[in-house]
Amino acid sequence: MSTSRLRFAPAPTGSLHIGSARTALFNWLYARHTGGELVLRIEDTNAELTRPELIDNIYRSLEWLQIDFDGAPVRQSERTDLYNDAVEQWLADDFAYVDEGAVRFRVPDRGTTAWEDLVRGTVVFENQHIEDFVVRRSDGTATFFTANAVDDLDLGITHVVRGEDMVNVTPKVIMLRRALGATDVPEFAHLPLIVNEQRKKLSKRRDDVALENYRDRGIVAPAMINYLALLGWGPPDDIEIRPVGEIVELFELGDVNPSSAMFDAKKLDAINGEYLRAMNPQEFCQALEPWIGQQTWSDSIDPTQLQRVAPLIQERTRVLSEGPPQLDFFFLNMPEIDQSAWDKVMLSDEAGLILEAASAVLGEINWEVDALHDALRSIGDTYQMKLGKAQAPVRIAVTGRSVGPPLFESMHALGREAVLARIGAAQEMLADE
RNA sequence: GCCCCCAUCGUCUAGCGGCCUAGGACACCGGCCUUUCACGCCGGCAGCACGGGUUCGAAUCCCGUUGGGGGUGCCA
Repeated sequence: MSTSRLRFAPAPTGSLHIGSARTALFNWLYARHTGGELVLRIEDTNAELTRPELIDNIYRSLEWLQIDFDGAPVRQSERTDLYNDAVEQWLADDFAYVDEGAVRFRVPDRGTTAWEDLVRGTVVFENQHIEDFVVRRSDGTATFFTANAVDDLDLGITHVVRGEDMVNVTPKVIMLRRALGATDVPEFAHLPLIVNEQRKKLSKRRDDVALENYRDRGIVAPAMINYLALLGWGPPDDIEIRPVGEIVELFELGDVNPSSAMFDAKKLDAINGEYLRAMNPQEFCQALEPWIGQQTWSDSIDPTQLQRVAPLIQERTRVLSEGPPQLDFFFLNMPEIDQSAWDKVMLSDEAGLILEAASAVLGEINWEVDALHDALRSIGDTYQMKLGKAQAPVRIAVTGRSVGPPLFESMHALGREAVLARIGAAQEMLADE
């Protein structure tokens, strides 16, 4: 039985592009789905692209996504002899000729070059529209076309899965491959482009295309994988959020949609939120740690306290970078007051009365969530306020904001002393106004 | 200009000739729940670009129009 062999072939031009990541993913999905192999091929035929740090970045990003490869990576910069041999062979067989020092492939004037694309169906190019293209530069180095055709043949690649922006190179590499004596052609699958709101190809200049930026914002890898899989492909049963193993099982190149797909950061965030919520509390806390560690108040963190309060924000967090601002008041000596929230809530007549009542009763009660709940409710009752309104001044005093994790749980975690101190401070601020 | 590709709700998609008065998800808008926000639940808005065919029957097949995109380097 012939098994599939695919390759992901990025040019190391910086951080991994979101579109490249999707290409890598689809290659990986199909390789794993078919029980075949996936090789990583670094397309560094251009001297500037051989810098190690650029390549490291690709490795790191792919590792983060948990896209794994079979065998060692192939570096095109190390295979120049192969390309030279091919060029010499084309020259010898009169498939190519020297032009101002460069070598060009002789494209026939007549006939067509076509292939059956797994995503797009039949694609046909008339040879007369294809120019004689350079296969070896005048400096002696092989071009992309040469390296591409030689390596796909030499590495026994059975399926070429790449972006639609590569469609026009396909007839060229097919001609090159045939000129090398190959009678077969790999399967081609040209994936739809990922586009921005203006329906233009995601570009490094205008758009947020670096995979690492998403990681740094607090997108977790499984969510990224899941979202990327949904760009150009959809499960037949309409269940979008599912483990990558199931996606591997369901994935088929033939099911890939040929039309371009807009990158929707909101949907990515929504999916990420689902993944965050699905974590157990320890996992969530652990995922949060790198973001917490960057805060100015990270030195004053008590790990036990963090473990206790992190679950309070778990279902309120879509991306991990949203975590720290929701938790800072637990670890600061005094909360940072949101001025507009303060003005909205504290300028009413009742606010001072509620704080006064709270500071009195909170010194007496059992320090339990239920008791805190009851205390605030009865304070509200005496002023004929619903709990939602009655808790607002206390929330501002204790957390500095009008929104946040559940108040009574937060107060409980904070402790009586800190809570009373904050209420006291708020009363003083009110008095000063 | 030339070449290639694409066309289902705002967005991502399901649909591969009858199951479609087109399903799901995100977003948006209501409501419920409720200590804020969120989560959750319920409901709503909204789409087969247009015109011709083919067929008993078309979102699904064919042709054209329109619109959009990609490519046109001795970059990859």
